Amino acid sequence: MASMKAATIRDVAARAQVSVASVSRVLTGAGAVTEPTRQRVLEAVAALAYVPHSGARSLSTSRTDTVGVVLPDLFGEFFSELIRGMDLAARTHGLHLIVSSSHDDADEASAAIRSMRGRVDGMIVLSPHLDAANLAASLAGSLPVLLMNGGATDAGRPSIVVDNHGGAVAAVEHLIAGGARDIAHICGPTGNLEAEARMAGYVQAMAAAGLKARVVDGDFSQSSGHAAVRAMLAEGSHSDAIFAGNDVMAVGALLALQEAGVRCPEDVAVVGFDDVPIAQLVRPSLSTMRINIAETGRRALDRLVDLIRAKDDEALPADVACEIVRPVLVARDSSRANPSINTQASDDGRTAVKSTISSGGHQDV
Amino acid sequence: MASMKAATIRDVAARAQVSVASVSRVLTGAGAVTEPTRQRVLEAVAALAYVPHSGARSLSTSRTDTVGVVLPDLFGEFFSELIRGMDLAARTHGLHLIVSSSHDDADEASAAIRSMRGRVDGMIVLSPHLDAANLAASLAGSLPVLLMNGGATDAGRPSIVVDNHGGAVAAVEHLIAGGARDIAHICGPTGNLEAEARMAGYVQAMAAAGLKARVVDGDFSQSSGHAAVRAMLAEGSHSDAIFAGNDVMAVGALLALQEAGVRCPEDVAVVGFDDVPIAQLVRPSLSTMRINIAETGRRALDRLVDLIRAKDDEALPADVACEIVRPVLVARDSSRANPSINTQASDDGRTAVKSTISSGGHQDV
DNA sequence: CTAATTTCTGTAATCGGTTACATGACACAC
DNA sequence: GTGTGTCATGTAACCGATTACAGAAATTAG
Repeated sequence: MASMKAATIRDVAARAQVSVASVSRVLTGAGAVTEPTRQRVLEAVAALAYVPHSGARSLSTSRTDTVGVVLPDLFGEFFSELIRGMDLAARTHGLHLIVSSSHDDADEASAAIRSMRGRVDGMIVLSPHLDAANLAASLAGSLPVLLMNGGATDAGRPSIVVDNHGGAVAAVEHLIAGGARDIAHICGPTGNLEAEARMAGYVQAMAAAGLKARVVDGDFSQSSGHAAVRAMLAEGSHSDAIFAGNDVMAVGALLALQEAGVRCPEDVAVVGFDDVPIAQLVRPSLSTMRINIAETGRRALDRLVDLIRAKDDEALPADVACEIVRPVLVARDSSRANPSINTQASDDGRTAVKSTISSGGHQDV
Repeated sequence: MASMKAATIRDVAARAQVSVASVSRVLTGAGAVTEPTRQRVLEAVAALAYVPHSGARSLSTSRTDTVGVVLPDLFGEFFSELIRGMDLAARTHGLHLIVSSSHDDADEASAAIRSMRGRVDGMIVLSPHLDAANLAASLAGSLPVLLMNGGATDAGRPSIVVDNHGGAVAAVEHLIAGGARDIAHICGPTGNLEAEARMAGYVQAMAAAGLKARVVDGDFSQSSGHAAVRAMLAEGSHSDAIFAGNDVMAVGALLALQEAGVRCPEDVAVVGFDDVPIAQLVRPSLSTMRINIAETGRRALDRLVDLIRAKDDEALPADVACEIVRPVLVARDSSRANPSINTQASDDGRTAVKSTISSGGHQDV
């Protein structure tokens, strides 16, 4: 019982008194088999607890039924929602998901990509750090890859990007519509493409409205948002609104305002980006730009599957488009002109507005 | 350029003017090779962009260098931290991680386990729903498996469990030490082993203190925590403290108290469980029981690697112990006798108390 | 210079599936 | 009975790595 070798397809064939070809036909569903044969095979499979050797199968079919996902160091909720969406889609396609996470620089991400090559049929790469050149070098020539490197539109490569630029514009326009004129921006870390796109959107929207832009440094952490507001107040800020590069910094900003006795939204309105779960739990609840993350992940995997099929079939339709996910404004109390006195707490947010996904064209960054 | 077949080890051998054996020796690092040979091989590998076929390798070595993780439908931060820890550990061992998430019932989890068998060297299974019988049926006989099915101590199988029972006891004792006497518990969904262990701990601690237990139904969602408190207040509760089965419900409870004008912690103290990031952002900041999730994930993977080694070496030390992770109390304002007027907002929590991991013995559920 | 080692290299078997092709069985029509 | 077509099945050749073993080359000893 201890060291019984695992059963092979030949063992199954022997027990079922058929050839290996018949066993394979039953198991893969390809090719005709009579009912009695099928039964005998299934009985033998069950009796021997036979599991096909995936390596052997992959060797003869030259497919792995596995896709890889390379991720940077992401905030909790974003990460889990994304994987959830991808995993669900993968399951419906009968695929497995290899994940490699927490790559906080380009070299690590490259290494992860290289070590995945050869064991996956395709890859999804999220990498705010990796530029096109670096990436191309790491990628296997013919391996289908879907990029989600928010910000840099790498022409010619299939990708899905969040419209950070457009989202930032919408956030600023929302603040302006609410009466704000002196709007400051707490930006994300330099070098992060998403952060830069959001800042660019802010700058453009301010310029378009004829307003003066003011950018305060941040790094996407809560404490940096807190510090940014403290610094602003210390130097006698007259801002009547703040657009933070992400929700986490926005929450830090809210707390700093609260500590300083500045009312939100009456004195200073605040808008974040991402719609993390905390956004609806803080008081005042935080206005933000929402992305339907799970849906985006699902969509990414579906597109990758299409790319893999396109490669297999040698038929041409390799969809090389850069698809754009547009964030939607979720207006809550932190930017409301007349905040409701008492917000209900049962806003679980699961059923709210979905982010739209539109296809074609390139991002207007 | 379009449909160039991927290079094989024979192509490399031909180009480098050596045998496949030498190429293999260079690439695997096993066996002696002269420097000139090594150089020629490496040059050929680079020139052909050769990547070893993992299936073929797995076929001859009968190892996949991959481990699987089966997960239920988890809350965001927990999920991502756990994967982060496991992924980091996997990388140091040169292993890849296949994840399958969002299994919200036993059948789905079983299916996931079966579909993973044969493509991994070992598995980590988190499954609050799967009982021992179901699990054993789904598991390959000789595949190393590490369980993290919080609550059910499946004797004889290597596992890591969170001491939910002990954590609940500690939480209640903390509330009692703060002066509370009428402590209510908002429990998690029935059938969830973790929820049940926490409730059992609450009941035992109350009994030990000679206090009367009161349990209100919840389901781990924020709105259920909110509803529970509203129900309590509606029927004229006299509770001076609430122990919630998790942080998310505790936050719902906090908001409900706030809406009703009940002060926390002055009138009612609140303690949660998990220490999700929100816990330190709500006001009052939430006292809770913390588990170092990433560390636990890392530890789980390390133990799995040991199990795989033990199986390979045929040497005996198969570590079958049930390791226990003890949550640590994080006392914040929601349960402080004299809450500080102004809490600093820069408590990022990354550097706080680590949860202890102690080994051996069984959980005293 | 020959013999004994040691070190490197190559040949070919092997891992466990899939599948093209050949074979055999059977039915039906004439 | 023979011919023809269909359908189920088996045989054996792959897929691309690793590695036991044998043989060649280089080193050292005597």
